[in-house]
Amino acid sequence: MRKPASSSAKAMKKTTAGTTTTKTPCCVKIGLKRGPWTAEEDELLSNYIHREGEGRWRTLPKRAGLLRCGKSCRLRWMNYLRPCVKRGQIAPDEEDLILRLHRLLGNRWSLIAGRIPGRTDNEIKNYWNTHLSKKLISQGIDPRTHKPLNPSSSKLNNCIPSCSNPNPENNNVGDYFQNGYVHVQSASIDHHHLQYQLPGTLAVNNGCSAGLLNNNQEEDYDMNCCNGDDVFSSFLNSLINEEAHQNEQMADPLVSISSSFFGFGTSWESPLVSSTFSQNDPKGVEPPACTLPQ
DNA sequence: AATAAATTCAACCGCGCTGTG
DNA sequence: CCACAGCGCGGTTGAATTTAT
Repeated sequence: MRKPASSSAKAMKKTTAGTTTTKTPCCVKIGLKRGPWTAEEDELLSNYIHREGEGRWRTLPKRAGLLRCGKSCRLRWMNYLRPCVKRGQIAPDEEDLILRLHRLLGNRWSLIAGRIPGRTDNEIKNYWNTHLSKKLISQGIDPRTHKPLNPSSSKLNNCIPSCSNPNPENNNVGDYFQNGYVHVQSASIDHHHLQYQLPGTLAVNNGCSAGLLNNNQEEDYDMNCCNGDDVFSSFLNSLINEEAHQNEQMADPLVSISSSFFGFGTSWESPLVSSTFSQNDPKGVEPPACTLPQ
């Protein structure tokens, strides 16, 4: 919890061009409440969003009768109040999925969260920082690179994730997969042949496992990262290549990483409308907002 | 029982991106 | 092309809680 403080936000910010722009009252926050939300505030926000829907966060607090900034409202809704937010312990299968997704995506918490129904980016980020990074370190694995901390030791050396980002310093999925397009709607792999099944399963229908497999398996992390990921890597490549072939006319090297190979068949995902993913436009792969009663 | 240290996680902050006029 | 508004993301903070001494 942050200490509720008087107005501290900057009234100005630098733009990408280096100029300054005057910030809106939303960010000035003069007289706005901070810190933990009360039940009354939660109710006000929930009721309003159920009535009017999400969005227009900047003006939402005023319309909803809240003395909060729009950012704060959005955060509270996204991380806590949304009906589809799953609370409670992260299950072992979810944990395994987070590990695998992190290995592929790095600290792209929103992307990772988008593939784990009911979990928020904040929750996953916290879980990673408080549990998983320590767990990996205790196993001799660098949580940033997913490679052994001591390269000269351990069988881990032979088990560097084959599908890990070849450049771990660059968590840029777009670069990582820049040679291919993956476009779900036109992918030749049938929706029914590729299912992402919670808990943590990405399976190909021919019986060949594809990386995000049986999360109930009790093998150590290093065991998980070998065979399964080779298959997974191959699968990804085939998907990408196939799709690249089909979409040669496309102009931008955009990919839909998570929606393409993690998002199939989840009840979480609505039909994938535009699966085009830009590294700078994660909206393309975000799961749909929770359905609210009209 | 009291206190200190460690851990957890909700919330905040700053930055960068996109859309619009 | 530029300025601005709005939004979303990742990193960080620090109060609350738990565990250790």
